[in-house]
Amino acid sequence: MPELPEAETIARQLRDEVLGKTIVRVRAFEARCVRTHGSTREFEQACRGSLITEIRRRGKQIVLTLDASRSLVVRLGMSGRLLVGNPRDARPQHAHIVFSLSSGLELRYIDPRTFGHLSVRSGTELSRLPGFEKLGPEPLSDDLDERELRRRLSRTRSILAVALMNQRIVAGIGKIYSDEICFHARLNPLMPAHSVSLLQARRLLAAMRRVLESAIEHRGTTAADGSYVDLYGRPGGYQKFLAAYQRAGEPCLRCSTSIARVALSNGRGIHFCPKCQRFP
DNA sequence: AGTTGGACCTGACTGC
DNA sequence: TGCAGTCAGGTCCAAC
Repeated sequence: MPELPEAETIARQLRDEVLGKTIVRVRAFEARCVRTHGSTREFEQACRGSLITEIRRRGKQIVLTLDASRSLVVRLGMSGRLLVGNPRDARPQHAHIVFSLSSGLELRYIDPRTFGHLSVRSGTELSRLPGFEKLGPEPLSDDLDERELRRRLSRTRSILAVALMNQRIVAGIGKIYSDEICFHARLNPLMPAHSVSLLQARRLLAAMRRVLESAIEHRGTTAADGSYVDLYGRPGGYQKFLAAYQRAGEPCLRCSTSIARVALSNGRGIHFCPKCQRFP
């Protein structure tokens, strides 16, 4: 499932493939994937003929600037993929939106579960786009230091794992990297977020940067379900380095204790080492 | 207002 | 073998 490193990987590849190209044709086949628009037709018209002038990432979202005046926001949800392909290929299954580009290539949005969606918004200032206003700081930017992280965590009653996945507290972290960051920071993901000390916030921030930067270097994580692939359809490489996520019952890489899985009230699992991430 | 939990959705997997 | 049931989780929204 695409989190910050996966979105960053795709954004970087999009800069190579589609930046400076014009969208000559758009076909949207699934209204759910453009649900912020009145119709698939309206979405197609909003994109058609536009020059892609800039490509950015904010949190888990990818933003393509159109004609230096509008923003095409891509939210991949759980199973969304962006893939470049040859127009001679048959349309892949679940390819709900197909952009034909002036380069001759196609950019396809594929999403079996249709949790993700695309939308065109007016304006290019990210902080003013709908859904972006309340997004927390980027963990890899200077906007976030240990004091700011601690301050943000101190204002919630949630447990640490839930707070890290709260996009209003920090942008871009989901289940995989929440588990990994807590492991590397040696913090128990079930501890109350508001009790994180300044020293612990420092460890958390260091782990955040190390994990996310390394995951970007390896082009993201393709977990067992194989749902994430990059723009060229290749799986990521960071799954080889996972220390906690989906390793329940396997030995901790530090102390060999069996990795635990605790289900949150919504049934979702949190993975951690009960020994080296002991409750404080 | 902050937090929780169900709904959305389908492919992959499990068990009978 | 086949089919029903379960799991996966990002985000929205309703209800505490």
